[in-house]
This record gives sequence, structure tokens and C-alpha cells, in this order.
Amino acid sequence: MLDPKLLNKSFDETVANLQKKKVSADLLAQLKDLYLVNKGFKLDLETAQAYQNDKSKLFQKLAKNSEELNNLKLDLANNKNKIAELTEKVRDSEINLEKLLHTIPNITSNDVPFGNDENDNVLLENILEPRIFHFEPKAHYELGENNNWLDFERGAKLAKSRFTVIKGLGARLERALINFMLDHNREYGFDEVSVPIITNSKSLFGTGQLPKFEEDLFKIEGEDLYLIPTSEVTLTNIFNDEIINIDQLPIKMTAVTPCFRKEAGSGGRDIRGIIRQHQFYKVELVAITKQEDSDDILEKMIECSSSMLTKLGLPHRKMLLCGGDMGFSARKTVDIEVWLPSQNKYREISSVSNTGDFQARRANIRYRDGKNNKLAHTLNGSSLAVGRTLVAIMENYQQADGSIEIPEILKKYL
RNA sequence: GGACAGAUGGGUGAGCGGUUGAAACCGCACGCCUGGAACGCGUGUGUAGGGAAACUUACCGAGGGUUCGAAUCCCUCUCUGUCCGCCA
Repeated sequence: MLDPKLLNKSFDETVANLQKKKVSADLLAQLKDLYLVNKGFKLDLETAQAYQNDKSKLFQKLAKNSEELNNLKLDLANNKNKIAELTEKVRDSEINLEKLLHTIPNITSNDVPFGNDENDNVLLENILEPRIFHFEPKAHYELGENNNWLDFERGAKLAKSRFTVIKGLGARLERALINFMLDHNREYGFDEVSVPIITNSKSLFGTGQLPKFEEDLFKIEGEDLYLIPTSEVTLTNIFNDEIINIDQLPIKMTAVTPCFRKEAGSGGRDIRGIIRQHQFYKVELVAITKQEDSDDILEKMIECSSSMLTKLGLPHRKMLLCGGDMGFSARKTVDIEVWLPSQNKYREISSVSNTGDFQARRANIRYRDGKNNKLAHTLNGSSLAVGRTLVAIMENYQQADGSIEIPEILKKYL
């Protein structure tokens, strides 16, 4: 959540910054007005409350049925009505303020470039050269069916389209990848955590999925519960409404969970194969840090994910996202894209973001720094989407005869 | 799912409808004591908002209600514990 004080104290700067994320200046001006109106009502309310509190103390001193007491009663009855009115006004103005505030994305870090979409992202680094094929490389869905790893029809039969049954060596490879990734992350200092994959609206609000992106989530009927779209939600919210002791920071966690996404609005994109599914495993990294440490830890998380691809021998590149391509909660995001020979291009396989205090303000995650409680910084990153890694291995390690070689490092996990 | 019990500050735990934002103890911080420490003694120590400050408002699981005044009374909900049921 945006700090509403920013609108009051440095309005122009904030407007300029949020232009990167396509937030209009009008909207922010409106937000500032709402903030000031609400503040005014609050002040009036507090004054009336102070009056009521103060005068109520006199009741113990005044004689029963005295004229003074009766007058006071009348006076306070009036004041009470006034309080009720003002309470209403404060509440209404607050609802209006929050409704708008909750839909404003995070401000971006200064080094985030302007831009509209993925074409304006900035290449940071290429790692490993794509292999040269002496035959026409097949798409993973073709390889998957030929090798009897991927069964799309049965997946659709069991649930619907965008669900897939993974079988045989494909299934074992998926599990091997998960184990390999978790071990790798532990070497980078991330403690393994096992979290619920169902979560409530409060947690989803905390990390920014709600209220704006409800249509992307699978909701449990009749309950305030949703399937998680990423374990970022449950990992980060482990600490919601808590004050963390500073010597526990940074907290670095990793988890594997299935993730569930409705993919509303993704239209016909990636309809073939397992690139875009309603359910997929993802190994996640989450860090909770001191304010001054988050930039460094972002770099380490990017390195953690990138080196994992290097170990797997998969060519990839790091892209600094432009404002227009960034997510709602992010202050700075670096995507890692893996080479897919069949598409002859790089596709997102990991996204690592520093959200600054945006999620911490929503989820109320703080740490004690001496006498002060400060909002923590939270970061998250896919330490690779498992399904997409499987895709990348299939395509990059395919042989002329249609078989798939197993990356050396995974052999001990099979 | 059924029955009962409970929810108070960093922790344990008192709280009568009005000097209780909250006793006491523990913890923590600082000071004194000491060569240094322990012990002991003293002082301080919740969160959030507003304000330059003085100060002020809200918060005792959450939300409502009664009252001039609610941690305290009433209602609803949530969670936790115990017992029963059901189970991986």
C-alpha cells in the first residue's frame, strides 16, 4: 500500500514516479483530497470525543438530580449525537480513501526504466549460449506426448483445459527438479518451509492480490478461503501483524507448493502445452529484511535463481522490467527468461521482486529497531516455476531421435 | 460436526461500570553498587493516528449494542484449549 503521507508531503514526486506505472495524476489528486477530507473529519471527531471524556468525569462530583447535572446530561446527549454523525463521516471518508488507495500500485525504484510493455525491458545479462540444433527442434508438448510424459486429454478430462497429467519419467523429473531446487536454495541460506496452499482474504490483501485481482483466484465456495496463486502469499503473511526482533533479520525462506491461477484474461495465449496452467508447482523464495538491506538481497535472490539455471545448463537472460511491465506490488523486478528453441525466444521462468514496504504496510509486518518499530521490506522470487523448467529441459535437451537427455546435475535426484 | 472453557501489554497474570492505558511478577533498557560480574537498589519500558510541542484520540480477540462514562454488562462472529465423534 502506498504511504498516503507521500501524497501530502511530496505530491509531485509521487505523481512523477507513478507515471511509470501508468497511474494518472488526476487519480492521485483525488486520492490526496480524500486523504485531507478524512483527516479533517478525524480531527473534529477527536475534539468531540475529548469533550465527552472530559465532561463525563464530572458525574462523580456533582450531586444527584442537581440542576447542573441535568444540564450536563442534556449537553452530553447533544454532543453524543455529534460524535455519532462525525463517526459516520470519518467512516465513509475512510472507506472512500481506502477503496482507492488499495488499488494504487507500488511506487518504483529510481533505477526502474520508463516503458509500456515487455519490449521496453532492459537486458542486464545473457548467460550460456543457446545450443545450435542440426534438426528442427520440437515444441515441448510434442515431445511430451511422444515420450508419454504429458497427457493433456486426461488432464482436461479430470478437471478442464489447462490441467495436465504428467507421467513416467516426466513426473519423476518434476519431483527431481523440486528436490534439486530446494537443496540449491538452502545452500543460498533459504530455510525450507511448508505452508498452507489455501489462504484467507486477509493474507491475500497483505501481499496485494486482493482486492484488485480477485478474478484471477480460485475461491472456495462459501468460505473466506482461496487457493494460493503463489506461496509468496502464505510465506510472506507468516509474519503479518507481527513485530520481528531485528536480530532475526533477514528472514529467508523457500517453499514448494502447487499454485492455482484462473488465468482470466490470458485469452488464447500459450494454450498448448504446460507453459500456462491453472495448476503448477513453483519453488518460491521470500525474504523479509531491514529497509536498508532489501536492495542487496534482491541481487542475491536473482543470483540464486540464475545460478540454478546455469547448473541445469539452461541458457537464460536477466531482464530489468520497465514500469509498464511490472506487477502491482513491485518496486523493482528482474525477470529471468529461459531459452526455448521451439519458439526461438526467451520466455519468463522466474520473476524476482523487491516490494519495499508496500506489502509490509498492508500486512503490518514490522521489526523493532532500537526504540522504533519500522516497516519491514519484503521480497519474493520464483526460484523457478517447476513446470516451465521442465519445458525448458525438454526442449533444450531434446535429441534428434526425439528422446530427451537428463541434465547431469539431476541424475542423482532421479 | 457436538459439548464445555477461555481470549488483557514482549511473557505470566490481576482487574469493582468512573482517578485503569491497565496492578503484580518476569523479561528488557539505563543508572547506582563492583576491580569486573552476579546479587541488590533506583528509574524507565505497549501499539497506531494527529500535533513543532504541550497534549490529544483510538485500541484489553473482532464487530455491534446499553450508558453521561465499558477491559468490566448484553448480542454476534472468529480463534484457542479440553472432552466426544470422524479420520491421513
